[in-house]
Amino acid sequence: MARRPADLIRGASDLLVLSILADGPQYGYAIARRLAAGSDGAVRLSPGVLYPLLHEMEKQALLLSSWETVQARDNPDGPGRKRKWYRLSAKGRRRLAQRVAAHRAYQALIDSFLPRAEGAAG
Amino acid sequence: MARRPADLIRGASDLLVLSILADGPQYGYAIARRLAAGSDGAVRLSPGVLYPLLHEMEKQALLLSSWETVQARDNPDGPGRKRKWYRLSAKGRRRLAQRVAAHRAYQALIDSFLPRAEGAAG
DNA sequence: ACTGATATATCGCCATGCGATATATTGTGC
DNA sequence: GCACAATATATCGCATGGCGATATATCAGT
Repeated sequence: MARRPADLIRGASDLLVLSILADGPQYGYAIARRLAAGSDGAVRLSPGVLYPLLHEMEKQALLLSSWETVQARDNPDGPGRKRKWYRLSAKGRRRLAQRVAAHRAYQALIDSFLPRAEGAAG
Repeated sequence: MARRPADLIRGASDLLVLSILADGPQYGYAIARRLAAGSDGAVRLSPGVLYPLLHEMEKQALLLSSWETVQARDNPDGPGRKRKWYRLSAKGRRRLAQRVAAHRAYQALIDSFLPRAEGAAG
């Protein structure tokens, strides 16, 4: 049980990542930032969750990746910061559609068991 | 990841049990039966999930219980079959309301990240 | 009698979410 | 210039807990 706040994302993390990437390529840190920003901080994919997930999805060929090196503004000769960009593969796009459908079906199923809002008093 | 069919119930098992019991008292086996029947077999709370869950909820005073002994039709002197009936406590009813609200909020949150159905082709 | 459904219960594996931690670079406030 | 926060990626290990397996006992149908 437990049902801690952080539990919110349970089982939907891959769906969220796929959805973000459906908007266009992103790198890991930016994905996490977008989820946090778009949910007022409620959805937080910690590094320990996000990166293994991205690796696994890439391994499954749902995602394709490429590295970018971003040079420092005031030190163009420095090594630069590395970003790993991910984008959806065709397979990933298909998987997203499947996962969305499964998610909706699951929601409808759970919903069918929930009590009809009874009365106004709470 | 994995995302097996059985994973469907993940994290919603308590919500489902509370919801079933909102309809009136039920015993464990009947709860499982109702969930399976009401979902065309998709939602299956196995004994290993259901009973520990019921125990935990009772321990948390969300549920109240009482035993019933059902006599055999053709052997009224036999020991009879034992049923443990559960019903929602006031606290359980409050918890249900909270969990439903949390569930809806969670759904809306996830939904806000899902891609808008783009085009007709699949 | 035998098989399958009814009914409750516990145990232990293992999958995995997630905190903790590590490393390196860039941006910012003083 | 220096300290600190933010950016950026990555791995490890434990603790939680879902769930299959298993046990026990009774009742119903053939």
